Amino acid sequence: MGRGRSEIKRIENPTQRQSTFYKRRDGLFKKARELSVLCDVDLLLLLFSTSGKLYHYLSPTVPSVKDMVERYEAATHTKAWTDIRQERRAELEKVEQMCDLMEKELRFMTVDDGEQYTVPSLELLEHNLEAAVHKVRSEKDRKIGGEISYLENIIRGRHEERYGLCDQLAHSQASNNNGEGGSAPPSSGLELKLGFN
Amino acid sequence: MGRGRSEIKRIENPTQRQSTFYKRRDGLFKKARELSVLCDVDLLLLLFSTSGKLYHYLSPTVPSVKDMVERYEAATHTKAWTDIRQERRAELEKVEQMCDLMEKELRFMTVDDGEQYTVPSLELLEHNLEAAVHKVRSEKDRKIGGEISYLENIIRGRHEERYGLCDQLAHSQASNNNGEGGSAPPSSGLELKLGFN
DNA sequence: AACTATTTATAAGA
DNA sequence: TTCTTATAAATAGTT
Repeated sequence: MGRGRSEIKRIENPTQRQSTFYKRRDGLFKKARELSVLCDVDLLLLLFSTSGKLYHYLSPTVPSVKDMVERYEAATHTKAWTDIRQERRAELEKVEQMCDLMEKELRFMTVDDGEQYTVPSLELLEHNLEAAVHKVRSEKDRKIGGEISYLENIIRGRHEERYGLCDQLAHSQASNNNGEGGSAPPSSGLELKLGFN
Repeated sequence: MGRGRSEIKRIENPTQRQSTFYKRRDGLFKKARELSVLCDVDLLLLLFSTSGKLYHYLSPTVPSVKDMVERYEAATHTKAWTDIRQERRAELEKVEQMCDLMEKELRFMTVDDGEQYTVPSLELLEHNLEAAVHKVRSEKDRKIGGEISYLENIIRGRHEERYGLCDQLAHSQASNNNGEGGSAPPSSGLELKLGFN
């Protein structure tokens, strides 16, 4: 329609393209509207011009664009959307269940006043807590033991340093006194210690 | 176009409606295609016939229907979709954080071997556990105490029943012995008990 | 935006 | 559905 022309390819002249866009856009929307009314059809027409402007038409029988798209998803079993939503919900439920469980366990361990315990469960709890106390005590002892031996090591090291120095001192004094180059026999810390007491 | 006619309203004759649907549907899709090519436009056309059959056209420049719809959501700030997705993610993260926290606390309470404790934290843990043991013990005692008094009540009740019967028995024996109708003074369980000892 | 020569779409009929 | 054809509608090029 129109004078001449018929080839369908991108119009390079921007002015002409814009003009054609207005005319054909209006025509397309008019036809979409007509089809949806005449033939009782659910229809969505969504378009963005080159400049990014949005135009859309939705037949009056359809409540929302989202609704239309969901029907499309369902029809093309491109369910990704719904699937992901369901997966998320399942995940959330699982995590919530775990949370509830842990919370309960935690309340049990911390002897929440709100909880109602039976005597046997109290006895079990008492037993567990005593075991825990025991475990904690031995761990503490082990740790403290470790720290003590660490400190002992340090102290021993310092002593040896000190005795080493005393040894050197004794040596040099001996050298000064008799001018001999003979080496003194190696002496233990204990001997030196006794020597200096 | 066509011979006569021009009114745009639902075609009631189903045969005619169907025929018109075919023709106009093809025309609409053709025009949509032409517009998208001629004017370099991103376009989505989605329609369901009365019978529920899906037809759609998406301009070749657009990767997917979803993509198009997301652009629509963004443009119309009908963000509900993205919003909900974000809210879900935030919710999930919060729950996961809580889980981590509770898990840690639980591991601490149960004295997990994998955990590394410092001596002060072990002392705190020891203290907490001892407090918990104490709490459990008193709760157990309270419960047991309650059960004991419950049982005592039952026992007392049984005694009273028994003594009541004894009382009646004594009474009827007395009546049989002296034939008097005078009422006996009310007696306590203790007196009766002593009397029968 | 408006005009108009033409092309295109399509209603009715087959 | 599909084709044909008369005719209504859309629109390219122009102003």
